[in-house]
Order: sequence, then structure tokens, then C-alpha cells
Amino acid sequence: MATIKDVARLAGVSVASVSRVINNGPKVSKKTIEKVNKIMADLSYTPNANARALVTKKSTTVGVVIPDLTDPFFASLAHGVDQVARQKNMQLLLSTGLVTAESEQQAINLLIERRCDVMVLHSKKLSDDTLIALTDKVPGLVLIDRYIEQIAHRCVWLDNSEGGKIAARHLLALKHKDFSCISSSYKIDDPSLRLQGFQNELNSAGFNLDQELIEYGEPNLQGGEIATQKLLASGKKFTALFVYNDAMAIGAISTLEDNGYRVPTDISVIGFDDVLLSRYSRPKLTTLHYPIEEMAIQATNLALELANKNNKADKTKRFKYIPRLKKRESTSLNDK
Amino acid sequence: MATIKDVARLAGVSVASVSRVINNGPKVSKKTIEKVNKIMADLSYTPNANARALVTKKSTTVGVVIPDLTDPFFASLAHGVDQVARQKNMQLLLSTGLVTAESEQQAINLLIERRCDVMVLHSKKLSDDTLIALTDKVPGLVLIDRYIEQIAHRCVWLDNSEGGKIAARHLLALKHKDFSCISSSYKIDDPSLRLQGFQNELNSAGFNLDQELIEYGEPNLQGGEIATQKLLASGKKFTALFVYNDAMAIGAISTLEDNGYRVPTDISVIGFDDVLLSRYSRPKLTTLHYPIEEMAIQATNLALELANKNNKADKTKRFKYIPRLKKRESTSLNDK
DNA sequence: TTGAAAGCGCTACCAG
DNA sequence: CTGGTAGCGCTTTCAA
Repeated sequence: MATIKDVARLAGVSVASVSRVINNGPKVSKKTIEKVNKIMADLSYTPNANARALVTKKSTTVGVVIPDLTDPFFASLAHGVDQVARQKNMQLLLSTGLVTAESEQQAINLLIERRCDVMVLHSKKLSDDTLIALTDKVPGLVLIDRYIEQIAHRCVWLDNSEGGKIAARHLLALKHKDFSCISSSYKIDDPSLRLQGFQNELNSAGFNLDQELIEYGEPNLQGGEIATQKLLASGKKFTALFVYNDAMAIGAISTLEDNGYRVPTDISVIGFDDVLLSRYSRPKLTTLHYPIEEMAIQATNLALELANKNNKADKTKRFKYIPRLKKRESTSLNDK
Repeated sequence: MATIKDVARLAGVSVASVSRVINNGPKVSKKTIEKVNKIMADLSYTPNANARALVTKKSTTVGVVIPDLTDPFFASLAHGVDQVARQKNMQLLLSTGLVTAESEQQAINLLIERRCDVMVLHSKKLSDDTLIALTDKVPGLVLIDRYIEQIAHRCVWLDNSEGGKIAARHLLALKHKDFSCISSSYKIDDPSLRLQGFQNELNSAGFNLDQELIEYGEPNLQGGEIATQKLLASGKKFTALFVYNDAMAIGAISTLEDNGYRVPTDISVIGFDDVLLSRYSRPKLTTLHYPIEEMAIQATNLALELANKNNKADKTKRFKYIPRLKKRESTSLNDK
């Protein structure tokens, strides 16, 4: 593969000049530009990004760390990052497979080896302290979907508790009185925050969420089905169901209908996330829109800004997002 | 950030020795290893992958070029590549946003700049010749979801026509006689191949596909809805519907039911791809399983092999995949 | 078993 | 406006 030296030699100029035309450097004669461009085309010369990164100490990649690409939620996140990366002519360096703190750390290390100075991290396992320490090594580090007080200006997160409240308010406005909830059994903060917000709002309105009408399961279709069966098995009456995420909600609806309940006529169901699925389900799912793509775009811009050392970041800025109610067809007025 | 020189100095050895312990090189004394390892840990030294790539001329990344991450089909593809990459301790370098031949070319160029020698390409716009020429520059180039005769040993593709045939056979076995089809309006080969296979099989069985019962649309939910309305508007009778992909099929089912037809009782619907969606829809979608993840894994392994120059690739090997019928709930016996 | 040194391809500085 | 050159961080001979 041709190098800058080859180009210089054939064009009869110095490598310095070639470098200038490659980078649109100042003070180059039109003649040189043309000559060099011609040779570069002839040789189909492509500059070596590694060599470049080595000397400039700038990588033109933005690193992304997420658990799994097949989850539509994370795909949207990656897509958001990708949009701004492409716009800046940078590329996505993707690290996945995060199950444990070790694998999260490993994924991050690979990015550091590449001297990736812009990174968007979705980390649920690494400790606050580890993440805070990482900040020294990676100037453009931004956390998404997580909040850490000491580095709050690097966090782009969603108010899960508020999401629970909004769901409760919606159901209350539809005159529901008998509530149930399906939560996730995963050991992260999100489920408990959502549930907490939901319960608090119900309580403020003078209602109570029966502990026997709270079930937990894997955050997927099947988890929703199983949890719903348990709910039904309790024999207790409920007309409104708040579910941890859309996949579980769709599983829940399916099980409810199999058992003779109509949604929303008999039971209203509300999900969380607003992934693609929710628009394809029947009835179309009422859910809380998690603006993950928008947040990813914000996070990437922030990371880019932070990585740019000239630009002293404003440490007082905050990036909290509030989920938005997406009213579709799976909830309705309780007119019993 | 600490460099190899820092480590060498503090450990009281030469950079060559440090390099040896980093790479588990031969002939290093235990004492040196320990000394160096300690210093590296103290400095939390991380080797610079760019410098490394520069001298070894090997990148430890695998490049992936796909149109869009939010499409679950491509997400699965990327996930497949990611699995083998991670297993080999390599990372995904992702290029997206492919709408035109130019943007596809651009995406590939970025990968070449990074001297990425292993790449999995999903290209629909670039010409055969362009792709064939690329082969010289990128030893580990593999095409997925495309077949080019001259570089057949680098192609991992699906027999779309056979998929159409299988769909037809399934519907015929269920005693259907009145067929219809929704295809994609996108200008790529896949839709016409699927349709062709479908028609051919019907013809062989002595049936005919009424040209007025073939509609085209955007390959998404809405496209399926609109196309179905047109089908219905024709006033012609049909009991079986073969749809280009799952998203369109779900849109079709929704429109059919809104118009008083039950699926599958009145009309059987069969999709294509078997994306996540199809398992979440009601009725669960009968579809043709496109083993894209498995194909992506195969493609990546092949690319890795091809990139490894020692290993002379076997140019006679072929990688054709056949879609598999996934019988679920949206098709049934036509007992009218 | 170790070290010195050349050089990967490029940018950036300094002279001219 | 142009060229010479040092050096980015690392691997890899070649000698010792």
C-alpha cells in the first residue's frame, strides 16, 4: 500500500508538502496541490490513520460500551452516537458483552489501548469510584443512563422515578383504583426507582399498591408472561398494570388475553421505554418514551466537547431527561 | 499517559525487554518479567494500539459496514460479527449510513484508513467491479447477503429464491388456492428473487399468481399496511399472503384485521426474516428464518482466515444458506 | 538473556 | 511557499 513517501517522490515534492495538501494546510501553491492530488489518485493512496493518531495524539473514533447490540434499546443508543460521529467524520469503536464488572472493565481497556479519547459508556456494574478514577485517563468520558454525583457534569440520565410517577398519574386520571405492577428481577437501580415512583404517586393520591400484586421477572417477553400468570394466580382483582419495560408488557398482554381478559377494556397495561416493538404490538402499547437516541446524541456531543481540551467544560451543567407519556391503545378509562 | 520508555526506565531495563514481556516474547528472565509487570501495574500502563498497528501492520479491529443499526436485522448481523471478534480479542469498527454508492464507498474508505484488514461488508449499491477491485486492497474482505461470481469464495449469502419456493410449498400444503403477495419497492435483488421463487413454485403446482394481487411498498410496518389496503381494494379474493419481510407482514395483519378478516382463519400470512418482532406479534408470525447471525459468524471467521496470509484460502468453498420455515400461528389450513 | 538502534507513516517545527 | 528533520510509541533485527 502506497505511503506518503511514494506520493512525495512521484510528485517531485517533499513529504511535508504532501502532508500539507492532505490536511488542507495553509500556504501551498495551486500547482503543488494539483500535482499531489493527481499522484494520490493514481496510487489510490489512503493516509494511514494509525500513524496519524500516533503523532497527533488524537483518535478519530468514538468509543461506545454497551451490553448487547441485539437489544433494540441499545441499538438505538448506538445509533444516536453513530449519528453525531458520522457527522464529525469519526467512526464508532464498539465494545460489547458486558455481564460483569470485569468484562465492562475489559471493554473499556480495549478502547483506551486505541487511545480513544471520546467515549460513551453504559456501565451498570463498575463501581462509582472506578468510573470516577477513569475520568483522569479519558478526558472525553461520558456516562449514559447512570448518575454519579461527583461527576454529574458527565452524566446523561433519565429520571426513572419520575417515569413511575407519570405512569401512576395517567392510570389515576383514567379512574383506575386497583393497581398491579411487574418489575425486573435484575439487580440494577432502574426497576426499583420506577416502582418507587409509581408507589409514591399512588400513595399521595390515597391509593395503595398491594404487595401481592407486585411480581418480578426477567425483562423480556417470557418474563412478562410468567409474572402475569403469577399475578393472575393471586386471585386478586386489578384493572391497571404498570410493567417494567415494553417487552414484558407485550408478554403480559398476551397472557392476559389468553386468560380471557381484554386489553384495555378489562385491564389497562402501560409499558416503559417505547422501543420499536410497542408500535407493532396489538393493541399498540401505551408506554413511557425513553428518549435514548436523543440522550445518546447529547452524550456524544458532550463527550466531544469534554475531549476538546481548549474548551473548558462547564461543570455546572446537568443532563437529566424525563420520560414522556406515549398514549396509545393499551390503556383506557376504567368505567366499571 | 505512560509509555514503554517510562516503564523501561523505572524498571531499569531496555524498551526491548519491556516489549518482550508485554508480548510474552521468548527468552526473558523471570526476574525481568516480574520487575516489568510490577512497574506496568504501578503506572497503570496501557500499550498504544496505534503505535503497535503501525509497526506490525496488523489492526486488531474487524470492520463492519451496514446501512443502519436500528434495523433489527442489521443489529443481529453486527452482533454475530461482534461475537467472534470478542472471542479473538478484537474490536468492532462500525461504519453505517449507507444510502448511496458514494456513502458505501466512503464508509469503506474510513476502514481502509484505519488499515482494517478484516472486513464484513453488507453492500447493495456498489458495483460488482468496484467490490472485486477492493479485494486487492483488503485481503480479509467478505461480502454478506450478496453473491458475486468472480469472488464467490468471499460471499456468504442466502438463497432468496428458494425462500419464495418454501413459502409457496407451505401454503400449497395448507391447501390454499388463491394467493397474493406484497413485495418491496426497494431497488435491490432480494424482493424480485423472493417473488420469483414464489411464483415459479406456484406455477409448477398448476396455480397462478394474479398480477393484480401483487403490491409493492416500503419494507416497514406502514408499507405493509398501505399495500394491504390496495390488495383489499382490488376486490379480488385471496386466502394466502406472502409478504416481503416481517415488519410489512405485521402491518398487513393489522390492516386485514381492521377490515374484518381474521388471521389465519380467513387469510394466512407468511413473512420473511424472522426478526425479533415476529415472536412478539399476535398471532405469532409464521415466517422464513433468515439465519443472519449465524451467517455473520461464518463471514467473520472467513474474513479472519482470508486476512491471515499464511493460510491460503480455499477458493472452491461456497457459503450459501437456505431459509428455514418457522411455522407459528399466522398460517393455517384452508378448509373452505 | 539483554540492549542499541532502525524504522513503521505521518505531522509539525524550523529554516530558508 | 517549500524542504529537512525530529519524533510519536512500539516491534524487531542484530550484536553482545
